[in-house]
Amino acid sequence: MYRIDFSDFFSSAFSVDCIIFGYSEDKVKALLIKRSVKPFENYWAVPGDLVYPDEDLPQAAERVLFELTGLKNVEMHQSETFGNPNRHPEGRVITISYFALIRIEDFEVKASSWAEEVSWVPIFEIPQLAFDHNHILNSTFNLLCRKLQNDPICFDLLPERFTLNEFQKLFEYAFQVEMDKANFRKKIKNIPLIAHEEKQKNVKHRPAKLFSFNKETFEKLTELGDCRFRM
Amino acid sequence: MYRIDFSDFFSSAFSVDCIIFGYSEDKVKALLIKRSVKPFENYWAVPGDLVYPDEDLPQAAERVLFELTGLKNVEMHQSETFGNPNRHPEGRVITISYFALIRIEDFEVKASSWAEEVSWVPIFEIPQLAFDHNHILNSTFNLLCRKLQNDPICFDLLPERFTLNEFQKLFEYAFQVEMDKANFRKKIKNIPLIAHEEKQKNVKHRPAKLFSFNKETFEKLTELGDCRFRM
DNA sequence: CTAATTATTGTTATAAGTACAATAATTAAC
DNA sequence: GTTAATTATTGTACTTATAACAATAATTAG
Repeated sequence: MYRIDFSDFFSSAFSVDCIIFGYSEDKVKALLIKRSVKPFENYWAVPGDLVYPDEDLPQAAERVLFELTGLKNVEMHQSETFGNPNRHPEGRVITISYFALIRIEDFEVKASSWAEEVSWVPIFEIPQLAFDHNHILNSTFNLLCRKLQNDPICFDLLPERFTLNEFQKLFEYAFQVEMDKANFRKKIKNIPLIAHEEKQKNVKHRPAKLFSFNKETFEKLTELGDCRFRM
Repeated sequence: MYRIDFSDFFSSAFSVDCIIFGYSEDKVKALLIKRSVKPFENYWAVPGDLVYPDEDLPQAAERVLFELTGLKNVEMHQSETFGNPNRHPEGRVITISYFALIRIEDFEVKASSWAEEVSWVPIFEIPQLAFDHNHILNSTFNLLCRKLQNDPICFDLLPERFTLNEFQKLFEYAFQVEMDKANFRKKIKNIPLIAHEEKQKNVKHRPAKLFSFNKETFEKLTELGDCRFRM
């Protein structure tokens, strides 16, 4: 076992990377930025940056996301930490990834600071990214899929009012499977939804009814053990 | 937005904390060490220490665990990262927690380095720990419980050969519920188990048959989509 | 041999999952 | 308007799973 001076330990940096997921046009997408700085200049990347030495991690994630994309008031969740000693060319930087699920249509995104462009890219069409960001993004998408199965977070991606078909297609895209419409409806019949009078517009066939998730009722039922989200 | 010199970012340290879970006497336990060094001298803590600046995280977790407890060849999984700026009195130290599930009876643990004692403590009887280790341990136990419901990791805690009752009691303890024996057996009937001729010994009643988990078959069935672990 | 104890299997009723068929409400073309 | 095309929604029959509880089986201790 080799010896090291105690102060030598305090020579590392860390960063946060923010994986923002959205859902539109029947596809799950991630928000990417184009880097205008070295290293990996002109590469697409997940929004992320170094954390100040006295800054808490969740605050850093919020700040960095806002500085690069203009997004704010987004609920972030911690994902994985990546610490390969060679992952950053400038020194030892470990990165903590955070993710969020948002309704794309409810937010404006706008490149700023050293982000030259921002773009929503479908999760199965991601190009080569800077650093180990492909690995980070894949790993976080896997986490998202696991969560989609066990928690009602799908409603953070869907519009506030959605058709049952949009609901179903989100799962079909995430898990790359096809599902039976009738059986999907039976499967979700215990999830409390509010049925609205309003109907889908601008479709050239029978319009579907719009629903929204009844979060309050869901949480009450969950506490009583009468409802559990499982897909 | 305040400015900061780039090199100022490289002034932090990080550590790994290893939460080792075991199961014996119908209780889920965590491996703790007693600190013989400052800060938090004489407090019980989760085994953990600083990571060398050029060391990879999984290797660091392995090394630290071995140095403090003598445990090795244990499969570790990353859990959460804790980065509150004030969590460590000596400076900014963020810690990445790892966890492992082991069969207590298959390993010897022995305090060494600055660990004065090691002990297996039932998860519902944890004393006040050093740093934010109570928080880290609770949070990781919650993660364990979530995983117990969705992955066949219970078999990493159970002895290689177990009775169906030991199997059931693990879940009863983790979730603090009581389950019906007959229904438990029906629930697990799709999990491939090997039934042995051997029976439980030294009990003063009808001895139970011993089973072991058929991992190979389980993985084949999982790939085909014919089996999914859900408790 | 008998009581005590726990293991294991069965029974019944209700709910959930699966594959597929039937019906309903729109728009677009005529 | 009438009708075909399209998708939404509901229904049917069969198989599995869940839940509460009852019955039977294999041990040990006396």
